[in-house]
Amino acid sequence: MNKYRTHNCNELRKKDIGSEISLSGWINKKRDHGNLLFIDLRDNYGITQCIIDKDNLSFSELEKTQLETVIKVIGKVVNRSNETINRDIETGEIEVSINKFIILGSCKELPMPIFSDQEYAEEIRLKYRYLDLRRKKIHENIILRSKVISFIRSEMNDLGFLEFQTPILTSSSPEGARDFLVPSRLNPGKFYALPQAPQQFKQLIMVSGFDKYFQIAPCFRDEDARADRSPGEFYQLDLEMSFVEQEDVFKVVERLLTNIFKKFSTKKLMFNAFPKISYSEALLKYGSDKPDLRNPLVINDITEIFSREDVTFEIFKKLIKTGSKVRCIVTKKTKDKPRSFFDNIDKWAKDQGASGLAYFTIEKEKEISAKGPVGKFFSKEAIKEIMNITQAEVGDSIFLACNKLKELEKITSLARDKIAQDLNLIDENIFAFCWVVDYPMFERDEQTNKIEFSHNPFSMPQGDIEKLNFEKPLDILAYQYDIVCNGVELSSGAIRNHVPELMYKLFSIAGYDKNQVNEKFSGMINALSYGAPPHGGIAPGIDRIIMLLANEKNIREITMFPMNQNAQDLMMNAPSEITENQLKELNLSLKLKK
RNA sequence: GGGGGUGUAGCUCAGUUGGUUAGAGCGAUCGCCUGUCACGCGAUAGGUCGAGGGUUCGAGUCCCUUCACUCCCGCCA
Repeated sequence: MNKYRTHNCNELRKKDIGSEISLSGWINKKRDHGNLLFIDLRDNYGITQCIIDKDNLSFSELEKTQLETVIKVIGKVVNRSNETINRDIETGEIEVSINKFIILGSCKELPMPIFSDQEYAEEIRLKYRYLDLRRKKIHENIILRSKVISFIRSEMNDLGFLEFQTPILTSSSPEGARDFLVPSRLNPGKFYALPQAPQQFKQLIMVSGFDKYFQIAPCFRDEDARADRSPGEFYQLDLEMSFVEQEDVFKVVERLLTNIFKKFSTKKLMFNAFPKISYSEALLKYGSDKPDLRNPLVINDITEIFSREDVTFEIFKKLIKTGSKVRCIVTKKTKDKPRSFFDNIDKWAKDQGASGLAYFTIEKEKEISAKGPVGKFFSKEAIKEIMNITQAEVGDSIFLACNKLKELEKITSLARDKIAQDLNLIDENIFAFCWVVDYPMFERDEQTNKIEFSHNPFSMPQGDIEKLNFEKPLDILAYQYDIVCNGVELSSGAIRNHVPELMYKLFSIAGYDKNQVNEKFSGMINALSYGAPPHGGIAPGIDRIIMLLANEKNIREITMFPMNQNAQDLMMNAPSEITENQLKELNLSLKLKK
C-alpha cells in the first residue's frame, strides 16, 4: 500500500462510506468552529472536506496548522446529511472524519493567497510561480495544455507523421528575427544560435527521405514581448511533408485543428471547410492579413467616387491627387444611433494617430441624401454609386478614411474591429478559421527601398518556373500561406523551393549573391542538389492555440514558467551574471554601456 | 528606442481642495464559537505611501528626476 494515500482528493464517493482511508494534499481552506474544524484538502484532482472535533487529541495542532501545509490525513469516510451536502465539489456527498494527521510539508506565511479568484500583480505571481500554479484557473490551463499536446501527438501519429528532435544549438541565420546566441568554448570567438524555428532541419529531414515529420518544437527569438508573445521561447507544432501540394498540407491541418477545437472547446466552428482568402483580398476587405471573420464588417475602396464632379469633398480629392486612397466601412441600420456613437469613433481614430474618420448616414425622405458632417459633399447620384459599390442601403452609415495605402489599411483594419466592438457584432462563442493564401514572394522595404523576402525565403514561387518574370519581382506570388483564427495568426507555412538554381535566383533579387547563400545556408543548399523531393509544411503556434482554447488574452496564463516583459525569470533569477572564470573560458570580456 | 497605465500593510484596494495620529477587507497572532463550505464574532500586531530631490508653515496628495511592473508602437522571415 502507498505510504501517503489510499485515494486522491477527488475519488471518494457515497459507496466509500465506512472505509478507513488516507489522503494527502494541501490545506486549501479551514473553517474553524472552535470545537469543530472543517478542512478542505486539495490535490491535483480535487477537494475533499475533512472534519475533526475537540475530542480528538490532534485537534488543537491541526487548528493551528497554516493553509497550504501539506498533510496526510488518516480517517474514515462518513455520510453527510442532506442539508450539508456540497453540490459544488464532486466529493460533496461525503466527508472524511479525521482520526490522525501528519504534516508532510509545512508552510510559511504565504506571499499571496491560493484560495482566491483575486488577481495579483504579475511580479509576485512570477516570483512565486509554484504557488501561483496551485490556483485553480491557471492549474487547469496548464493541464489543458498538456492534454492538447498529447492529443496532437496521437493525431499526428495516426496521420503517419514521425516525431523527431532537431538541434537546439545551431547556426545564426541572416534572415528573420534577432537570434539568441551562445558562445562556443571549443571554438573561440564563434557562436551558436538557438533556432528561431527548425526550418532548415525539417527540410533536411525531407531530403533524408522521412516523408512526414512533426515536432512540438521550441523556437527562440530575441524580440520584445507582447501580451500574446513571450520573450525568448515559444512552441510550434512544426510539420513537413514530402511530395505534396498546398492542398495536401491544408487537408492535414484542417483535420487536426477541427479535431482539437471540437474536442477541447464548447465554442462552435464558424466554417466546416476553412475559407481561403488571398493576401491582396484580405488587405482590401479587412485591411489586414489576419482578419477576424467573426466580424461581419467589410472594407470597400471608393477612391473612384472622388473623381466625380458632383463630389465636392475637396480635402480628400486633394489627397487622392498625391496618391492617397479612400476606403470605407458600412454599418447596417445605424441611422438612429446617437451623435455620440459617431463622434466617439471619430475621436478614437484621432487617438490612434489618424486624421479621424469622416462619416455620413444614408437617408431618404423624397430623395436619397447623406446626413452628417460630410454629407453635403455628396450628390444623390454619388451616394447611389457608393451604395452600389458597398451594398449599403438607406438607413446605413458610412465611415470614410483617406490616406496612403499602408496607413489606410492600418486605420481601416483597426476601425473595423473598433466599430464591431461598439456595435457588439462579434460572437465570442465562435471560432472563425481561414486560410490566407497567395502571399507575395517579395516586398519593398519602405525605409531602405530595398526588395526583401516578404516571408520565408525558402518558399516556392507560384506559376511555371521557366516563365517567371524576375524583372517584376513584386508581382511574383508564393505558395505561402497563413492560418488565422478570430484575428489571431496561428501559423504560416509554405511549399518549399527545392530547386537550388531557382533559390540562388530568388536570393539574388533580395541582394544575396551565390557565395553568401552558400555560406549562410550551406546545409540546405547543398542538400537540395542531391535529389530533394518537392515538399512543404506549416508550423501552427501551440501557445496561441491554447490561448484560444483557454480563452486567455495573455500568454503567461497558459505558460508554466514564463519570463516577464523584460525577459527575466523572477523565480530563477535569469538572466544572471557569470563568473570571471566562465567568461575567460569562453574568451569573452564584457564592455557594458553606461 | 518611443508612448500610455500602475506603484499606499504580507495580499487586494480606499485615501476628498495639500491640513490632526494614513484606513478597509482578506491574511497573520490571540480569544470565543459543534455543521461550515467566502463560516461567524471580538481583540492585537503589521506602513521607507516604489526611491531621490523640490515647492510649502505643512506633501500619500503638487512639481522634477529616477526605478519597477504592465499594455501598446517599433521589432517579431
